[in-house]
Amino acid sequence: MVNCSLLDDFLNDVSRAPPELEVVQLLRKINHSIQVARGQTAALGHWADMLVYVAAGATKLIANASGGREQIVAFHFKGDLVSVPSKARHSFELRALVDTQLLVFPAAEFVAATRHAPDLRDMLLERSLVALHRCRDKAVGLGRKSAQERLVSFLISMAERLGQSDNSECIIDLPMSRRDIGDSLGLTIETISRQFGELRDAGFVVTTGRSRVSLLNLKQLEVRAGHV
Amino acid sequence: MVNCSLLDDFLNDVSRAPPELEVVQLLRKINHSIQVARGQTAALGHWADMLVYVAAGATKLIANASGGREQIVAFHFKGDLVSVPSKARHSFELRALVDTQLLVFPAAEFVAATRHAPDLRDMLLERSLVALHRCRDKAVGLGRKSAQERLVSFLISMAERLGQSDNSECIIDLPMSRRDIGDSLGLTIETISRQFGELRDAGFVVTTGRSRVSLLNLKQLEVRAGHV
DNA sequence: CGTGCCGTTGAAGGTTCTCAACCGTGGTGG
DNA sequence: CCACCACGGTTGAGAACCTTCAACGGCACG
Repeated sequence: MVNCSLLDDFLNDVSRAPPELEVVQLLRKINHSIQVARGQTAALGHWADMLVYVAAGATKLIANASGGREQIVAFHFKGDLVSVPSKARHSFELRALVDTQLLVFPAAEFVAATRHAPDLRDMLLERSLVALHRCRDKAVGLGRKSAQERLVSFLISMAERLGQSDNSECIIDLPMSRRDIGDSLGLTIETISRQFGELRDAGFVVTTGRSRVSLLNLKQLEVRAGHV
Repeated sequence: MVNCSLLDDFLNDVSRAPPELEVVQLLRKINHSIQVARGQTAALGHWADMLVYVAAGATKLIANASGGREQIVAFHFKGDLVSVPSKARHSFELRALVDTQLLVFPAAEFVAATRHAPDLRDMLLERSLVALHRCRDKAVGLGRKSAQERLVSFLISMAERLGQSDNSECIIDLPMSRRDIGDSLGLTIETISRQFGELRDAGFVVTTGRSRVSLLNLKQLEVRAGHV
């Protein structure tokens, strides 16, 4: 059964020691996996908070404000765990950047099931805190930084998460469009494009095609990002 | 011993059933309480992530970007639990809005100590997720909302957390200055002041002295806040 | 080879910031 | 009791940065 092997993969990935059989059986009952095509919103249902594991692919977590404005709250890649709230000040949806495989748990039941599985609880807490810290960094950028600083911050962050570092140079294949970057940084696509242009002219990055970006001078970029 | 009673208060507040004696003794070893005067930064040390319980008073969590820019990431009031990272893209400090009593734990040791205290773990996880959801809402505001929407969002949020609802009217005594509000919303004090003016002229709020704000029309304010 | 989407570039406009002056309140000391 | 001072808040004018609107370019796909 496909479901089972996905759950096993999940447990293998997030937990050192495999949890007790009882816990695994509980998780087997409450999880379900879904395949989401590029650009589609994952049908998670809005009746409860969900915990979603990105088994393969990449996603964006979108918050909808009034007037059709969309703010991307976070990007997630293979191996990430996403907490998707159902009831909040803004409505959230999880959309796939590429064809994506998700493993979905109702959050409350996941927490209940892992009540006596300390390793899984540790993992969940740790990842929640990582998400919190990332979100705080994002808030700093959105609140206090210029367009260029935001873009550089974003690129450095993506480089850390999915870049291939070739000593001084770092190559990233961005799975998201300029619009996504703009929606994540609180800017328009035009501004993103112009800032890419300036960074190119200044010799800090090279862009190849639509998705490939090379960061040439990470040291100096850190400064341009306004990181302390 | 003052320390002990504070820890007891903390445990009483955050956990239904009191945890096992063994856990309490561990927590007693690793916690320490500090008094922070209005406007002062809590001396938490920067060697490790900290978990801070606000036993009395109110605080702001500040992120420092380059160039002396400060972004307030969150406000916390009596009974709140704050996660203060030591190593992050931006340096953080916790400053008291009024004279404040804090209970401080090194985060890693707190997590270790509560490994087999599910109630405390539940509490910690739940509060971390609340902080994450609040931070996401903040990110939406910072990224996609006008000055007025941000201020209204802020006021509604404060009303929920420390307002006294007198049926249709809601009175808030804000413990923070206009500068703090600005630093929280990614705006300047002047903009905050002007937006308060507009809300006053439009008949949505009444301001009394420096700190008191009355929200008159919560229904319509929700709309003005751009929530969903 | 056409079509459509995504990205780039340019010019005009708007919201917020910056700089500056002023006001009101609360606290202090004469 | 009042004058004074310091601080926080208010108000105004001009500038800056980003957005909006518009046209164009180019790569991928049918």
